[in-house]
Amino acid sequence: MLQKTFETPAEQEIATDLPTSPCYSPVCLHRCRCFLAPEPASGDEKDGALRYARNETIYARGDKALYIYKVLEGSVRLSRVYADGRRQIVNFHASGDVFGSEFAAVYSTTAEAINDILVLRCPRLCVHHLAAADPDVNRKRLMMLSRSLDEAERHITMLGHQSARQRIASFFLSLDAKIRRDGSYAFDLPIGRQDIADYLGLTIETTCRALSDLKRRRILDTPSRRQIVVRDHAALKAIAEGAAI
Amino acid sequence: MLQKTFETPAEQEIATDLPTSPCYSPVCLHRCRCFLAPEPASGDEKDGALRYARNETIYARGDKALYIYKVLEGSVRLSRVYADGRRQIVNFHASGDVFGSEFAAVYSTTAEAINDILVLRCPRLCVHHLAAADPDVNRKRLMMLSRSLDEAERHITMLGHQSARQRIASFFLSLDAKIRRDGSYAFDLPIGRQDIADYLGLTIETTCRALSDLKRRRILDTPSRRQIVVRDHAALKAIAEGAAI
DNA sequence: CGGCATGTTGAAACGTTTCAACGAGAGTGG
DNA sequence: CCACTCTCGTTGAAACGTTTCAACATGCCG
Repeated sequence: MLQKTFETPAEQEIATDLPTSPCYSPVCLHRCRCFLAPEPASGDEKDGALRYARNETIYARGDKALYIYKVLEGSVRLSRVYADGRRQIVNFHASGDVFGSEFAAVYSTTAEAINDILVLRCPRLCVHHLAAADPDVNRKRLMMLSRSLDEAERHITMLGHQSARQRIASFFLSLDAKIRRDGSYAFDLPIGRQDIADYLGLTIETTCRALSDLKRRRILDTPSRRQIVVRDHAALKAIAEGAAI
Repeated sequence: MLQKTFETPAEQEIATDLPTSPCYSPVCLHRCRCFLAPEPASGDEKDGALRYARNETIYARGDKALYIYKVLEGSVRLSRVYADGRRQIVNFHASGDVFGSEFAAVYSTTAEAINDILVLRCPRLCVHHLAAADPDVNRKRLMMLSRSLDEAERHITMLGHQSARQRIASFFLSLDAKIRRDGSYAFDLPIGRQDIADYLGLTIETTCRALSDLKRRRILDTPSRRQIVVRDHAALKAIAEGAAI
């Protein structure tokens, strides 16, 4: 279960796309175009989609980056594993998100299924081929990477100087923005406590305590393990932004 | 000196390049091509380069992202400033590096000169124009963004679960790889302690203590404030990777 | 040489981690 | 259907590391 691709500072070369023959199959090209649409699954997209079971590895850090993926159902975590066994989750991806779209020769993170998932997979060479014909393809990839970078910078800032309670508050605020359905204040949490902890750079115990603290303050509620209700959005925001309380 | 663009979770829209007329001037186009070369300054590049004084702001987070920059001389820091006055440095850029190349409508970070610097500036629309003619332009931008994302992920992992001593060790290891000239084990540190602390997510005091600790262990030496000598590269690496010592 | 920014050290306060125990829920088989 | 088990989540108390506040040292520039 542990990755062999440990984190060691300084290595990893960035390279251009891998030099093999592209795939011209119309099915494949059609599928690749789906990556450009920001929306989640649309009917025929699901043809040829892949299933992964909970905790299954989609690709590992260091693997040749041959494919680009799009989540159709379920959630995916991108992480780096360390020699000491600890794990840093770098990003989560939900339905509609594209991942593995980096430009390096090998994947920089390990991608795993959080629950049972359905993903679309497209060979990078195919995307490359598409990009030669349509300059918009690389523009869209630039946009996606740019957004990832922005999220990464926000993540850095959070880890750099937010307390445990602030991190939890920020985390649920962003989840709230991403996941919340129309009027309801409740949403399903697709991930477990350990994953939250590994994303926030905390231990699972500290994560629990911070959560309990927010529950005691009646800012959050967790009717069940995997459900979150944001009771006081304003207070949550105040805490995330550094209110003394 | 404080930015008005505070960090608040959730906002910032990503947009395509800004819709104004591009610049077709040959000088400008030539300059833009320089961005594609990974090398530092080359003779005629310096025509029309801009100077910024130490601590001067090149652009602020939230400003319209009109230009892409390349460092010719000196160092630049990219940071985000918080309501509480603290600052997280997201990245450093030295001679030869390109920055501000994100695809969003506004800059996601503030760029400041660490010392007196010389930079090349190119309108993004111009780059855009170039990209329409030459698909390689967007490929190169993809590569640069991809590398930035990889660095950001490494940064996240460091902030997520490395101790102060480990962070310092990792930091000097990567600096060593970047800056070191040929045979010598010493290199000049282009930045001050506060900048290091703000990058590592530590206070300046903790940074100092960790440094002193490594000096006591004879792993590092600082002949002067801005000079670093790596005495025991292997030990530094061992610490960065989590050695108990 | 003084003055000011920058860097360094110490001691107490604080927050997070660690280690340990316990609770709650989901799935399985009797 | 209940009891069993296993994983996941929660809480407590002590240990640990970082921050804070304060003082002092050093280097740089006028």
